[in-house]
Amino acid sequence: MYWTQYFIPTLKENPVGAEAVSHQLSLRAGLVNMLTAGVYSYLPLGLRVLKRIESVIRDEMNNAGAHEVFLPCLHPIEIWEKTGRVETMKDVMIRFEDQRGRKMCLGPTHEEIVTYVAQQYIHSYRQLPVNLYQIQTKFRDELRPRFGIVRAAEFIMKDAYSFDRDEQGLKKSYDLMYEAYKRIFKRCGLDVVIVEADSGAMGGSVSHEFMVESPIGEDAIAVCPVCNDRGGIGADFKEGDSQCSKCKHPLQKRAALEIGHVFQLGTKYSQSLNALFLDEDGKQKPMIMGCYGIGVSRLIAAVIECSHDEKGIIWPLEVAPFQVEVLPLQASDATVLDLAKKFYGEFVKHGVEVLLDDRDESAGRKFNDADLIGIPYSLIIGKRGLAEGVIEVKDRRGKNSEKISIDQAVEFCLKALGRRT
RNA sequence: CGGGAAGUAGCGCAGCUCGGCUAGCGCGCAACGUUCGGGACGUUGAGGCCGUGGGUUCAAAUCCCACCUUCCCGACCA
Repeated sequence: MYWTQYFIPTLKENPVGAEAVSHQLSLRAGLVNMLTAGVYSYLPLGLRVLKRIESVIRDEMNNAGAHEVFLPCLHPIEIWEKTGRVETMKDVMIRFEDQRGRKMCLGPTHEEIVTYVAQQYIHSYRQLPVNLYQIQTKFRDELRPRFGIVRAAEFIMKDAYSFDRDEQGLKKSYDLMYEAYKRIFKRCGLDVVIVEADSGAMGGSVSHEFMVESPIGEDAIAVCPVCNDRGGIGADFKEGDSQCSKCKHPLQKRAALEIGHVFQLGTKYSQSLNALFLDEDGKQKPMIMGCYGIGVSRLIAAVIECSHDEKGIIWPLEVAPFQVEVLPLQASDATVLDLAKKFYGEFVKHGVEVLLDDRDESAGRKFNDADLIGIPYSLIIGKRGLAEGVIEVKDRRGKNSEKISIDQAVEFCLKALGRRT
């Protein structure tokens, strides 16, 4: 992609009202645009990141045996009445009537809908287990949306639902998701803390939250300042009182952001929606369910929270909008620009996602924008280097760049990309 | 929903206390010229119902009232 033909509206100054680092950077790097509180448009660069994260999630979900579906966000209220959640979730539901006066809502979550699907088609233990997932927009009438896309009223979630014939099956499905989640977050460059949690309004018994440490987190975890062991916090947690289980030092409380949550639901939904199957013993039983959510759009913010410096975002390679940025410092100089285009072509040929900043702007501005949008590798091409027969390769994570002879540059980058993938 | 802060050009702000505005500044934007390795410089120019509605006044960005919106803290929250 050539920058001049693309749409990357970077901002030099912090927009007023953006306090969280991820909020500031996602606005400044031109990832998202706010329509109203808690409602955001995804601009090309932000959408690219979203798609990269989605593809990591799809990859791991598919590998774990889950099947992708796409459920509606327009729900008739009746189905919510059947599970009783019109009441328990009434504050977050965005409700309205259609032209025929039918009561509807925009789906805040999808247990009811997916259970309806299962009820329609699954009738025998022979069809179990099944795990269905989707990546979909959720709507929640948040009283107080916060920190940009961290807590939005309209946001994107991956939600998976497992159906099993018995508790053992559920545990197996649950473990499968649990392990998949660990891999997903690792591939997104995140260091997650997994915490046993309340299942709250979801119902069910066992539940785990996946969290990352972040000052904007709305939850808390306990961290040992000495051995860095980390874990969940009970309601009675008192900083300093509690001891690290490993090294016995007092634990500290740190803010953490929830990015994933898995639940063993049991039969709450299958029972109320009649999702029954005939078991081997000839008896009709409700399916045993689990549900597994990841805040996909929130993940973008979480990654930025965990990976940035004073100049901008530092994308982990796997979720970066582009892998390499080619940076001709003097776009008005034909030799420089031609070489940059040649490199660009080479990367495209090798299937590397590459951005060419072909703008005729000052070097300083291009450097700053490159740091801001945080592409993992930059290929810096300037007159000065060309005089010595070299270009520079810069790793966004580091401060310095490495001089590489022109004919070895592409290979050098490919190697770097390979090493980090 | 309680408490606090803020709304003036695309973005960031000043002006408001003490009414006199034909509303400024920086960035960005357009044109031309000079520049060209960490947000260059000059000249010219475009761009505002000063959040909305009402009131006070000869006169309102400025004073008063109401409302709307956004942000922060709290409550809430798969």
